Order: sequence, then structure tokens, then C-alpha cells
Amino acid sequence: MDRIETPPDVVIRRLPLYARSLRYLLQEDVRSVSSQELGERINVTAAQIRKDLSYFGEFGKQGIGYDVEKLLNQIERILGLNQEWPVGLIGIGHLGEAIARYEGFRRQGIRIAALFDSDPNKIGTDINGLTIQDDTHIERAMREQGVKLAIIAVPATRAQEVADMLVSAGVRAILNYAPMVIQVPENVWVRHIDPVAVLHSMTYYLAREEDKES
Amino acid sequence: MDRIETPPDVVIRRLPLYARSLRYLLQEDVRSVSSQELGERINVTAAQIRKDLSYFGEFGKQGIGYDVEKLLNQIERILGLNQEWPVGLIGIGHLGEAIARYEGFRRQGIRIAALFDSDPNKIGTDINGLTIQDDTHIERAMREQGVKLAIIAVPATRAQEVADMLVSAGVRAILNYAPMVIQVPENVWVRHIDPVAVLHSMTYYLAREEDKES
DNA sequence: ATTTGTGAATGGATTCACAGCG
DNA sequence: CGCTGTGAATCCATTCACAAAT
Repeated sequence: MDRIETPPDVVIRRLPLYARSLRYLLQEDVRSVSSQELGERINVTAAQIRKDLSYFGEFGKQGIGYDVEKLLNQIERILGLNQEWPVGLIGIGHLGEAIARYEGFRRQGIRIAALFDSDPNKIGTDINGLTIQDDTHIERAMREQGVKLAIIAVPATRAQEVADMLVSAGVRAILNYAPMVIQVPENVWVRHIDPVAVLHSMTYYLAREEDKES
Repeated sequence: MDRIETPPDVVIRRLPLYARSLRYLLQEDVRSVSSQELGERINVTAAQIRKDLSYFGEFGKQGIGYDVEKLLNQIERILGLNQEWPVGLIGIGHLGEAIARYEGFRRQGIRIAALFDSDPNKIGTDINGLTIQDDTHIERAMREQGVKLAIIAVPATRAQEVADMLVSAGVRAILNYAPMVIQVPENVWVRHIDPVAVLHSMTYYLAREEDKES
């Protein structure tokens, strides 16, 4: 009823999955959903979904479930997706270019707003209507546009340096694709996307299966 | 001393980070490292590292720390990285192409071994010496090469269908880049890489900061 | 009859703290 | 003296189970 507790970060990380699933349901013209049904779609228990949502209020109706559109709107508001977030992208290699061209961001509250690289051959060229800028201009450009979010897609060796520039540019949240843990002040959020590490954690299980077979 | 407990998955997911950090240390010619020093590099507590490693054996020396090269070898062996893992990649859009061209895999036990797409304009073209195949050939091609690991980089609408094909091809672990939770039998491992969800979990905190400022 | 919201109970993961070894 | 390895203690997350609502 009265919510004093601040929601733990695990809960915050699940909310976007709930939101996405609700968007798909909406596309399928499903109007109402129970925690049970929602959970089956995303492999989360019904109790978990209900408990997670309870950190933010009461959104369901007993005996009925949740109104898909209403719940989606609530979760999007909670996540701050009722506004558009400009994002700076640093490092326009193969990966950076794929990120810059990805349509899935724009549709979901994320707008790639500035591109940076250090390669003189890339600086000045355009991708999707945005000009790649010299990454020494990060601070000025990001401040001008009030960008608080950035994506790092540079090689590991340059990641910390770029992170430092972002922090002095006033960036408060970083999505790091570089295979390197970066150090930032405690008021800056960092999340790491690390496909190699993820694959390596799965080879562990594959290797053990091979052992079992002998 | 005697290890009966099977290591929890959280521990397995951290091992690749330890391995990577040790590789960097080795490159810097650091021979020996304490759990404290290692932890500072990757923002993990010293106790956590020691406890994690204790699931697999005793690798350190009291008063000294760990021999970097030895510990790295041990962890790589645990993760099954003493062998090379062929991987099938399905979906050669911007992202799939970036993955196919990424050098960071090959160097770390992962070899992209087959590319698939459904677009006739792409099928037959080459990337990095590999020919893109029709994705209806997944089962035959993957079985022939004994591929147990796959990466899905297709749009959300096709992800489940592709996952089903991979499962019948005998694939046992899937890295899913599609913004969609896929359903697989319980003997198949799935990990999801979801940059949009990650960004959305950070906009939550950014939005709250904005509120605080008013 | 069905499903929510939530305290209580359980189950896990992390941290503590220290004996024991080099 | 420094640092590991590890039981015990703590902290946190998930699940249970049921009263309340419709």
C-alpha cells in the first residue's frame, strides 16, 4: 500500500522486459493479461512479476489481471520512456555502425544524437544523417545537447580514456561494449555488454557435457 | 578441500571476466596478483574472487597471491577454452555482419564457422572467407560440422523459428541478440544480449535524477 | 472462480573474519 | 607479515501461500 522501499536494481532490469512483452501483446491486440500469462512469455514466475510491480503501485485487478495498455504506459513512465533520450555513440567501427543504423533504438525512447570516432578517415562522414565528429569534441558536443547517456564501442585499449571524457562531459549513464571494465565515479551508471564473456560462460557447460559423454 | 558443491551460474558468469583481466595482466608482464588487486580492476571484492575460485580448487599461495599465467590457464581449462568452439551465426544484417567481422571472438576460443540468412540477395556472398548459406540449411550444415553453439541476430519476429531450427540441429547453447525471449528445451542454454533493455534500465535512474533536481 | 498484492518463509549469494600457511 | 581458503553470518532475492477483491 505505502511504498517506502526503493526497488532493487534486479527489479529495474526486469521492467524493460515486461514493457517489451506488453508491447508485443498490444500488437497482437491482447487487451488484458495475467501475471501468469505474462510470465510464461518471458520465463519469469507470476509471483515475481507481481512482487516487482508492487514496488511501484497497484496496477492489476483481482480476478482479471492487468490492462495491457495501461500497464505498459505505467512501466514506460516509471522507466522514463515518456521522453526521448539523446545518446552519444563513441567508436564507429563495424559494431558502432551497426548500432548507429539499428532501428530498434529510435522506436523505444532512445535517439542516437551524436557520433564520434578518432579516425580522421571517418570524421566528417555521415551515417543515417549524422556526421561523425572528432572524439576530442565529445565534451563540447555532449554538453551542448545535454546528453546524459552514452554508448562506448571503441577497442578495449581506448575504453577508459573515452569513459573519462564522457564523465567530464556530464554523462551519467554508459553502456559499454568494450571488452574492458571501466572505472567511473559512483554517481555514474555503467552496464557492460560482453558477448565474448557470455559465450565463454556457456562453453563451460558445453565442455562439461562433453566430459559426461566419456 | 574436497569440492562437492556444483558452482552456481553467477560464478560461472564471472569466470570469463577473471580470465580476461588475467590476460591483460599477462600482457602487462605482471606475474603475480592478489585477489585484492584483481578485484580492484574489475570491481569485484577480493572475498568474492577467492570464494568463486574455491569452487574449483586451490590456485593461490598464502602471503603471495596467484600466479597470473597459471591461474589463467586453469580458468581457461575450466571454461573449456583449451579447445576452439565453432559457432553458427544466423542473421547477417548490420549487427550480424559486425559480429562476423569481429576479431575478438577468434582470439578467444570462438570461431565463427557458418553464416546463415534468409535473404536471397545475401545468400552466396562472402564475409571474411565464409559464404552466407540459406538458413533452411541450418540443420544439415550445423550437424555436419558438429556445431553446438549459435548466435541469433535475426529480427524478433523470426527469433523463435530460428531457435527451433537450431535446437533440432543439435545446438546446445544460444546467444540471442533478438529483442524477444525464446523458448527452448531445458537442456539448451540461452543467454540474451539486449542493449535496448539495458538502456531502458538506465533511463530509469536518469529520470529519477531529473525529478530530484526539481 | 480467478487473480492480485504482500507478509512470511525459503533459498541463494555475498561478505565477514580468521585460522593456517608461506 | 600478507594473503589464501572457507565456515559462519549477513544480506538480498525469490517463492509461497493466502486474504482480499471482483
